[in-house]
Amino acid sequence: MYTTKFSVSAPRNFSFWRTVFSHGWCSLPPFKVDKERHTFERLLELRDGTLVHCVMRETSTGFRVQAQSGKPLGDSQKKEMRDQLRACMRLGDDMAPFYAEARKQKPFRWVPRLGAGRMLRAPTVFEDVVKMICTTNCSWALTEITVENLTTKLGKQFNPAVDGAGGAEYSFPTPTALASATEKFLRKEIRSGYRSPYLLELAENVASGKRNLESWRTSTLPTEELFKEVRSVKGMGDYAAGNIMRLLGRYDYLGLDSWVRAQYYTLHKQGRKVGDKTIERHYAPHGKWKGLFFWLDMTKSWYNHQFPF
DNA sequence: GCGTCCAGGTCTACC
DNA sequence: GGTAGACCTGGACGC
Repeated sequence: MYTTKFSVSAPRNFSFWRTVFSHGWCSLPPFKVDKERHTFERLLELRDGTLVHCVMRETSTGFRVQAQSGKPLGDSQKKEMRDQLRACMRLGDDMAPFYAEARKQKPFRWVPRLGAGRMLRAPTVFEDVVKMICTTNCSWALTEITVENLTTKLGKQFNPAVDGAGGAEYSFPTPTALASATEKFLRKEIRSGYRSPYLLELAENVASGKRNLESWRTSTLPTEELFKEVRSVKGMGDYAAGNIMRLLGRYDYLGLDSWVRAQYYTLHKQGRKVGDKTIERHYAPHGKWKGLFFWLDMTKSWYNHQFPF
């Protein structure tokens, strides 16, 4: 096993742990938080298929990475590994305009002060979309089971030395790997139920080049058109597409689900139910940032106690 | 241990 | 454009 160590510097307004805990993604493999060691881990798969297990630790200027691989890494592989981690942690996102808006509004002045607002994402849009479909119409516990099954049964195993003796890590399946599964396998082994044909169709379209999800992160399409494209993936309704938009850096949609609706009723209506249009109206003044203001408003309590551990 | 009911978004058919 | 019903699973609950 070969070890590579390097540091990643981040903008001054970056908060390592607030990015990691920005939403549920950090607890879905191949991401992993080790609360005892205070590390954030991720098994990356590089374009050439090389697996690299990265352990990240917060530093005063960003984070430090200790990466393990089966073979020594070349310069281009090291660059790709760094680029993937930067993409996950949203280091390329310019948060200054959003923070300037947040500073103008008293209820949101805590956001720039704490460095909140960067939302963790996967190295690929494909992984984000597959995981998002796995969150639809089910409990979080089932999402965790489904994603765990996807990695252990269709991903690649890292650390062959232990070979099933515990401690092995698995990568997230590539589009080709997922496309090679049958619907029956997905239903029975992955437990993805009626979502199985949606996942298969998506994987087949990406693997064949019919759909290029990765272009969404750099797309110049107007937000409304990009949303329509995201929404055109079978299994992606308003909730799922709205949340994917946030991971693409577009914050015009709220991505409402039952949990955030309940949060809104509690925080703003004394528990009284209201329609989605009322919620939309509440955040409309925030313009193109409304989806991010909304999410931070709903999750503010996460930041109230000592953070992160 | 077994059966029943419910919650959770999206799709499709229908009005 | 709006709505009802089906889709599938895990968990809660009653027996």
